[in-house]
Amino acid sequence: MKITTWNVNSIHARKDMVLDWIERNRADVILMQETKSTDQEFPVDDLGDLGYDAVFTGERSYNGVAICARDEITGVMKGLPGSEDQKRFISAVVGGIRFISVYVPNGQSLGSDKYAYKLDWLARLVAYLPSFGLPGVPLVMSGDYNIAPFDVDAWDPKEVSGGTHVSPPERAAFHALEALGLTDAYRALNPDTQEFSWWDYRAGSFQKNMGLRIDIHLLTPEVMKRASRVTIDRVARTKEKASDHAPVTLELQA
DNA sequence: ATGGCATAATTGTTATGA
Repeated sequence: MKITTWNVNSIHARKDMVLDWIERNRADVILMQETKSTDQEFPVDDLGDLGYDAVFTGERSYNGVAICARDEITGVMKGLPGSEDQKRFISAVVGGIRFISVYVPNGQSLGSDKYAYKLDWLARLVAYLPSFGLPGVPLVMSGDYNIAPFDVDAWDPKEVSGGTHVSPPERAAFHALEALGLTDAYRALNPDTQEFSWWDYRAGSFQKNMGLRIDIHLLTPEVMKRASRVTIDRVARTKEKASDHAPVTLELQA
C-alpha cells in the first residue's frame, strides 16, 4: 500500500501536473494540503476519471485539505474543533486505516499573532487526537506540519524563517504528537539521513538544496510495523511550475 | 539587513507562504 502526502500549493494552478503525477504513481491514498479550492471547485470529476474517490474541505485562496483514494472512503470528519474556520484538517477511513490530512499553520514570525495561532492550533490537535483511540488503532496522520523536528531536518536551523519552523515551542508541540504514540516514519527508517521536502522558490534554494523536511507521515505502532520505506520525490520539484513541496510517499507491507 | 518567487484575490497592489 502506497500513501502519499503532498502540499500541492493550489490544485487549480497545478491540476494537470498533479493529475499526471497521480496517474503515473498510482498511490492508494493521497493526502493533500493547500488545495486553495472551495469545495464547489474541487476537481472531483477529474480524480474520478483516474479511478479515485475524494473527500475535501476547502476555502477560497488559502488552506484546504483533501483525501483521495482508490478504495472506498468512509467515516469522513472535517475540521479541528475550535479552529473550524480555517480548513486545515480532514480525516477518513480507507482500507481499515484511519487517515488524517493536516495543514499546520505557517506561523509567519516569532511573536506574531500567526505564531500564537500556530501554537494554539497544535495544542488543539494534541488535545483532540486521543478521541481517535490512539495509540492502539491503525492511524496515519500526514501532512505539512510546518515544523522541522530536528536540526538535521533544516538546511541551516539558525537561518530559517527568523526562527519559525525550528523554534523550541513548535518542536515541543511536534514531540507532544509523538508522545501520543505516533512515530515519524521517515526518521524511524532513516535515522541519520538529511533530506528535505520543501524548498523556497526564491534565491535558487532548490538548486542549492536549502530546504526543510516538514512534510511528514506520523504512524501508530501497528502501522509502523508495516512501514518499509518513505521516499521523497525530488524530481517532481524540478518540473516547470512545480509546487514548492515534493510529494512524500510511505510504503506499507500487506 | 533585505530580497529573492509564486499564488490568488484583481488590473496595480496586497496578503500569504516557510
